[in-house]
Amino acid sequence: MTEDRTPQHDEPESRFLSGYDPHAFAPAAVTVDVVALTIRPEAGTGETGARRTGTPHVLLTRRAAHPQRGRWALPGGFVRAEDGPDGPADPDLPDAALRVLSEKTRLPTELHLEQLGTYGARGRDPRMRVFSVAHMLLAPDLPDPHSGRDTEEAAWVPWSELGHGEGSRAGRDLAFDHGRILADAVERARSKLEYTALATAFLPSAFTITALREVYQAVWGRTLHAANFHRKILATPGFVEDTGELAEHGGSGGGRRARLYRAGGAALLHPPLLRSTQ
Amino acid sequence: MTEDRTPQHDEPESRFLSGYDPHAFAPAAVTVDVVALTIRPEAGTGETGARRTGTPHVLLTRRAAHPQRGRWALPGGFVRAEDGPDGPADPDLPDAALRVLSEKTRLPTELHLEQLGTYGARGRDPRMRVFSVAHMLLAPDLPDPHSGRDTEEAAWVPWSELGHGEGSRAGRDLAFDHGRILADAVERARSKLEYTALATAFLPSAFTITALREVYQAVWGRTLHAANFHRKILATPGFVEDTGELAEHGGSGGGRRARLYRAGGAALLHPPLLRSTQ
DNA sequence: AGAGAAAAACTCAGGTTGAGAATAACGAGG
DNA sequence: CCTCGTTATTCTCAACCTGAGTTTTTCTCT
Repeated sequence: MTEDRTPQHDEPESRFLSGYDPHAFAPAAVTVDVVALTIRPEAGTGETGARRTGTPHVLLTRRAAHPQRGRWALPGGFVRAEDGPDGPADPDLPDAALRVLSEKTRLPTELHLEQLGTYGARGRDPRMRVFSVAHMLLAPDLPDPHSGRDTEEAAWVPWSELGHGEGSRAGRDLAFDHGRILADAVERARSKLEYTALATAFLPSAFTITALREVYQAVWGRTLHAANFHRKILATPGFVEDTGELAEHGGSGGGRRARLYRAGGAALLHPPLLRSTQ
Repeated sequence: MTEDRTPQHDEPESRFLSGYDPHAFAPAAVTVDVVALTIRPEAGTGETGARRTGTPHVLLTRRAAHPQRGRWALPGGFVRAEDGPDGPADPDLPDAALRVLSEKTRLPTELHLEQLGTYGARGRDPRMRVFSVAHMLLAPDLPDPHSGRDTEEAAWVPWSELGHGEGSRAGRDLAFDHGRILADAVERARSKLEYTALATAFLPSAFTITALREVYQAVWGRTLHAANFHRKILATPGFVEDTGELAEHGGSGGGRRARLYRAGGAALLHPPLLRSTQ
């Protein structure tokens, strides 16, 4: 299509490519790491009867192999650049992220996966230069994970047990620079809830406004005024659309049955739903 | 620090590392590409006298080597994973981005550099699997570029000559998937102007409110109400701070001299400065 | 039927926004 | 010096949005 722009030099591109040796470059590895976030009832809090509103959890694995054996880490693995003995190449980075995650837990049909960023500082992995493409995955209440190859243990860990970001509340410290990656993911999720309809990714296909508010409350870690939230959601075009149905049952204590909504078409919220500054 | 967590297995980590062969992995290359954005007077528009408000430009280079020889592309290059004959290793990805860019143009002391994302679909480069970490750089009025190795030509190209994103306004089509990367960068810049104080990255250390408004207008491609913009900027805590000085001269036609401001400490704008929906 | 609970609707004061008008400060030309 | 065109800055006001609290509706349980 742009043949006319090619300069009239000697060597055609096809001949150049056949003489190319990919191994001439310094070795560098590309991995994917996945910050899988879901909202599930806090483990251990065995309240019976009372409403379980759920808290955000992240999927962590304990490394069974060197380096950093025994430490908690994000699920991840090497990207398959070409077809090889381990299996076919990953067509793109999201495919690689879903592949490494599917070794740890069963993936739902509806999920949100986005790239967070790439971490490639020298020395972050002692083996060699490793460039790690971090992803963030959001999904409704995922089941308990199973261990995989190279993994001793895998578990959903509540955010409250981690020292993510501000303050030096030590928490579990993660292998490599995974603590930083996790902190970046949490901040990204919190921020995207303001400007996008991302919160619905934590919920099943039909949900109530209250459930949506509880997602915001869980991720932001603060309570919201229920009536104002309700008004705002319904006033934001394309955020949710009415299914016409009602929720099954309001729990043990009775109460009006909530209307069920599904995610609307809008990806961006106009105007945004800001965390108030107070 | 987490010695107590290390499982009591046989092999110590140090011995594991000494037997590690980095070349055992399939070859994959990591490159950086830079979307360098600046605001400069539209070339060719030789209006004398009238105010030149400037339009956004991106730095493009024409490839002198295979593959895709002769096509326009973003400036970029391979990341130096380890020390080698070409020079020392890049300590981190931003260093690599600045290095490849400095081969094309003189870098200012004040600039904003952030990572956009990594593009790694199979087949995007015919030589081998290439993972390209794209960066976005914003800087005030950069000088004309100079050609470098592997580059036939380098130029600041106005956005108006490119078919970035919506519509099929063909424009110059770029090598590899650089058209998509550029479109992503433009959308990122537009969006970040709403929620962050990023617009000041396009301006010198002291600037007027009008100059700041012209940045918004240039990037968003729409005019803004000057009085309301002024009120909003001054009402947003930490966006700008008064220098106490006045601008030199209002141009040819006279007019009140504008007050000069510098960038304030705030990175995020609360509340944001939204593109209105009309 | 009545109490309690949860959802949804209503009220209202205060703040923010969009649009336009008014005022202030400047250069140029009579 | 005085006036005009120009640009910056401030003012006004109606419409809208937001936070906080109250009321109404519709459930379950007793």
